[in-house]
Amino acid sequence: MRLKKYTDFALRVLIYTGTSERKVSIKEISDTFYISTEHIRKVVHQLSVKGYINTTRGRNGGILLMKDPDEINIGEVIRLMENDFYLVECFDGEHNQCVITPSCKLRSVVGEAMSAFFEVLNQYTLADLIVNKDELRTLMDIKEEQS
Amino acid sequence: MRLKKYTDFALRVLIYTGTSERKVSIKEISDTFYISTEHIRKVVHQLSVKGYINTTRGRNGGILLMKDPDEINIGEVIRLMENDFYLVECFDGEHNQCVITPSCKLRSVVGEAMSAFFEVLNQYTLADLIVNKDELRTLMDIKEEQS
DNA sequence: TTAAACATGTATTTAAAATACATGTTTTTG
DNA sequence: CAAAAACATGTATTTTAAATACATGTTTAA
Repeated sequence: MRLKKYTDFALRVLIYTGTSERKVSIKEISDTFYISTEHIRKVVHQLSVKGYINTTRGRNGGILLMKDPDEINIGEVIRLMENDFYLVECFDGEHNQCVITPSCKLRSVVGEAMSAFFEVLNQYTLADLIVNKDELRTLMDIKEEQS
Repeated sequence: MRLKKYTDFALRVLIYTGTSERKVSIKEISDTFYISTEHIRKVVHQLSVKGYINTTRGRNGGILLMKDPDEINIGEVIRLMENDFYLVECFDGEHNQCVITPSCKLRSVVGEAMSAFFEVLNQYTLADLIVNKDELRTLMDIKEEQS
C-alpha cells in the first residue's frame, strides 16, 4: 500500500510554493528534493491544470500559488493526483471478475476504511502543513531574494 | 493506492475456507477465482505460517481454518500480507531523503489517515465477512461432499 | 536575439508484483 | 510398494505501472 511519488511530489510542490513569498521554479524544487526535474515538471503541470498553481513561462517565469493555502484541501489533492483506488479487484468494475462480488461483505468493509482514510485527509489544508513556515524555509533553503 | 492482489487473495482464501465445512484445496480456490494456482499456493503457505490455517499434504490433504472466524481480524490479516506501508517517502526511514522531514506536518497527517484506515478494518473479523455463508457457498460453488 | 523559464509527446528504465517452472516432500490408497 | 494427489519451496520469467530521460517546442524578458 503506497501512494505514488507523483502524489508525494505534488504535496511537496505545494508546500514549497506555499512557503515561499516569491515565484519559484521547477529547477529549484527538483534540486531541493533531489528529484527528477522532468517528473516534477509533470506534477507542476497537472497542479496548474487543476488550478492550484499558476505557471508563467519565459524569463522571470515560475510558479505561484493560485489559492489561499487554507483553500487547498489535502484529501482533494491526493484524490486528484492518485488516480487509482482499486484496493481490491471488485473496486475496478470494468475488470472485476471476482465471483463473490454480489454478496461480498469485504467490499464495503474496505470501502469504509478508505472513506475513513480520506475523512482524515479532508480535515487538513495546505495551511496546516505550512504553519511552521520559518522552519520549512530554512530546511528547504529558500531565499526570498532570488540570486 | 492499491493493495496487492496477494492481500486480496489471502482474504478470499480465508473466506473460501471459512465458508466450507470441509477441507479445501488450492486447486479448488484457484479454479473458483480464476487465479494462478502458484500464486495462491504462496498465499496459503503464508497464511499457514501465520497460524490462520492448517495445511496437510498428501492424498486427502488440504486446508482447514485454524481459528474461529471471529478470532481472525481483518486489519491484522491485511497488515500481515501487505508488507509495505510507505505511503510517503519519509515513512521509509532507511531510504528517506526528504529534506523537510524534521519539520514536516504532512507526515503525521498521512499517518493519522492510515491509522483511521486500519481502525475501521480492525473492527471486522472473518465472521463478519461470512455471515451470509449460504449465498457465498452458492456463488463459489462449494459442494460439501467432495466429488 | 538570446537565455531562462515552462509545455508536451515519446521512449526508456526500473522496481515490484504476478506468474510460471521445476523439483521435492508427504500421505493415502489400491 | 507404487502411484496419485496433495502441499512446499526455490528460482526464473513476465507483466505492469511508475519513474525517469530525451527531444523538441513555446513563451517572455532583458
